[in-house]
Amino acid sequence: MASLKDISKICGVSVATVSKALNNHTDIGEETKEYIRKVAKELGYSPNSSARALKTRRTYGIGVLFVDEAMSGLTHDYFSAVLDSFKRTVEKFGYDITFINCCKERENRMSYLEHSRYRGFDGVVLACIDFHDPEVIELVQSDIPVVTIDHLFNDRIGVVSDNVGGIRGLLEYIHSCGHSRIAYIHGAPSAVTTNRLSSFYQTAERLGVEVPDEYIREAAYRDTHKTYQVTNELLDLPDPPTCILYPDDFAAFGGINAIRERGLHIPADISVAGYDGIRTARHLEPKLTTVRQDTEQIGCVAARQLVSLIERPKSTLIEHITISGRVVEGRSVARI
Amino acid sequence: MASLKDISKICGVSVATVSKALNNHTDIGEETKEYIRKVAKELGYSPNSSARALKTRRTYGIGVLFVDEAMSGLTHDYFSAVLDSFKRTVEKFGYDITFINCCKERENRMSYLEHSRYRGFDGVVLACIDFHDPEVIELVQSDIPVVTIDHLFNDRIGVVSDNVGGIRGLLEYIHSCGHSRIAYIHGAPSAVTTNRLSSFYQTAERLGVEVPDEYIREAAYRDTHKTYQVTNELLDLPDPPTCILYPDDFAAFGGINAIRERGLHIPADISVAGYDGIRTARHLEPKLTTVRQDTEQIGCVAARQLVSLIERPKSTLIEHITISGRVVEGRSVARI
DNA sequence: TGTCATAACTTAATCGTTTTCGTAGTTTCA
DNA sequence: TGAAACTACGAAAACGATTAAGTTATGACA
Repeated sequence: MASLKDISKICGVSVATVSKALNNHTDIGEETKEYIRKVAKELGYSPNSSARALKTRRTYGIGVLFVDEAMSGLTHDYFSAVLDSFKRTVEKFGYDITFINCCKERENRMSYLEHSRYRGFDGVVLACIDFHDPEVIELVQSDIPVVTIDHLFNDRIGVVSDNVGGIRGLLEYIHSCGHSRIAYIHGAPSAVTTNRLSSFYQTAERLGVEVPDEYIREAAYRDTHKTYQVTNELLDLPDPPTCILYPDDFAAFGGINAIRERGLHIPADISVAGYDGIRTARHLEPKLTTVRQDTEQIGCVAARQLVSLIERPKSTLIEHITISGRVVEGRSVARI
Repeated sequence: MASLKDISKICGVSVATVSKALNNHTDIGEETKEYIRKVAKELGYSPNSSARALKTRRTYGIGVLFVDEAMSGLTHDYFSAVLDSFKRTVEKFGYDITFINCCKERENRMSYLEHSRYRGFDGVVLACIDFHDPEVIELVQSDIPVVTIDHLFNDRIGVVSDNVGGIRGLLEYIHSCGHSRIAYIHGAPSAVTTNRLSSFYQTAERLGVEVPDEYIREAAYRDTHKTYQVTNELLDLPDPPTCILYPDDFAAFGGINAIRERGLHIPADISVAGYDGIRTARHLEPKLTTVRQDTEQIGCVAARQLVSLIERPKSTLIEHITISGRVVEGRSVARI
C-alpha cells in the first residue's frame, strides 16, 4: 500500500532518492539510505511489480505452456516433475512462473501469444504440447525468448530427453536378458515418438532382432485403456512377444492389468517395460524396468537456458541440448 | 508493442477514445469503435496488463502457495489434481495463477506476504502447508482475499475434504468386511490428521472395535520409508493387526512393500487401505481400497469462493465448506 | 584564489492505461 | 425559438516506479 511517495514525504527527500536508496545505487549517502530503509520497513513498503514492469519493460515473469493430448494438466507425472525443477531454478533468479491460459473453449480468449504479450512475460517455456498448433507456432516464431522441451525448432533453444539413447539402452538391456520377440506399443505420432521408434528399429537391426510389423502398435501416452486393448491384441497373436515396451510407465499399467486378467504373471510369463521412471513406479511391484528420464536436469537446464536467453541474448547460444536418461533395472523383465 | 497512443495517432482520435472504444464503453460512436478495433487488430495491439493493473489496482492474478513436508512440490498427486481443477476454474473468470515463491533458502527473499503484495495478487490460495509457519499466518491475517484448503481459520474461507466422514466410511467398510484388529498409521500432526484420528477413535468405539495403543502409529504423509518401517513394527507385534490404514495411497506403497518382502500376500494374509484415491492407485494391483477425495470439486469450489471473495467481498459469506469423498472398494481388504 | 572533480541529491519525463470532468455540436420538445 | 438533454469525443491527471540530466555544496589541488 505504501509507495515511494509516502516514504519520500516522511523522509523529506525526493521520490527518486528513495527509489535509488532502496535499489542501492551508489549516488546516495549511506546514512540517507539507512534512514530510508528504516522508514520503508516501518511502513511495510513493498515495491509494485506492475509499476516497475511498466517502466523497465521487465516483469520477471515466465509463461508456462503445457497441454498434452490426454489433458492431464498438472497431474502429468513427467511434466509436473520437469516443471517443479524448472520452477525452483527460475525462482533462484528472481522469476515467477505463470501459466499461459490454455482452455480453448472461452469466447473471446486470447491466443497464446496475445496472452504472453498481455502479461509481458520475459520468456516462455513450452512442453509436451502439440507443436503443429498454429498458435504454438506463432508463439515460437515471435520475438519472445522461448525454450521448448521435448521438441526442437531450428532456431530456438530446445531441451530434449535422449529418446534415441534411452530406447537403445532399454532394448539392449532387454536383449541381453535373452529376449528376441519384443513388441513396442508406442505413443501417438510426435517428434518424441518418431525418435524412439526409429531408435527401436535401428537398435533391433543392429542386435539382429527381427521385428514383425504386428509387434509395432500405436496407442497413446498416458492412456491405460488403449494399452489395455492393444496388449490384448498382442497376446492374441499366434506368435506373441515375450516382452512388451509401453509408451510410458503410466500407460504400462493398462497393459499390466490386461496381462494379469488373463492369469499371466510378470515377469514369469511375459515381460514388460515402461518409460519415464515416474516416482510411483519406483515403489510398486513388480518394480518396473524403465528408462528414467532426468526430469530434474531437464527442468533445470531449460530454466538456465531461458534465463540466459532473457538476460544475455547476445551471448546465448541457440542450441539443442539432450539430457540422457538411464535404464532402471526393475523386476518386470525376465532373464530367459 | 503497439500502444493505445500508436492507435490514437493513426486513427486521429485521443488516447482516451481508443481506450474506451476497445473497452466497449457506450459513449463512443459505433463507426469510430469499428475503425479503432480494425486498426488495433492491424497493429497487433495487445493491452499491457502491468499498466492496466497499475491504474485499476487489479491484476487478475492469483497467488498459489503450496508446500508440503515432503517438499514434493508440483509432483504431489493430490495437490496437483486440486490445483489443476482450481486453475481451470479461475481461468474461466479471466484470472491467471502464479506461484508464490516458497524456497526459503534465498538470501534477501521476500516473505509470502511481501511477494504477494509485490505481485499485487487479487487473491491467494493456500494448500497443504504448515499453517503454524508465522509467514503463513501473516499472509492469512492480511487484507488479501484468501481461501485455504484442508485447514480452517476462523474468519477465512476454507475448503476441506471431509476427513471425518472419510475415515468413518472407510472404517465402517473395513469393519463390515469382518476386521476387528485394525491399525492406523497416520500422518504427521496437523488439522487433517487430528480430524482423521479422532474420527477413527470415535467410529471404532461406536462399532465396538477395540484399539490398542500400539496399533496407532505416527508416520508421515507421502513418506514410503517411514511407513515401510512402521509396518514392520506392526507386523512384529505379538498380536498383529489384520488390516492397516495408511496416511495416504502413496505412503501405502511403502507398507505394501514391507508386507511383500515378508512373503505375505495382500489381501489374503493382511489387508491394507489408503487415502486420497490418487490416479495411479486406480490402475494398480491390488487395487487399493481407499477414500477418494473429490479433488475436482475441492479445486473448483475453492476457486469459485476466491473469485467471489475478490469480486463481491460484501456479499460473500465467510464459510467453511466440506467436500465429501467416497470410499472406493478395491481389492486390498479381505472379507474374513 | 580560482578551477575542477566529486558526492549527494532533485527535477522532470516517461512507461501504457483508465477515468473523471469537460465541451462542442446536435436533437428534442414545449 | 430557446432551453434542456443527448451524443461523441478530448484534456488531463493519476497509478508507482525508474533514470537521464541537471544542480548544489564540499573538498582538492595547483
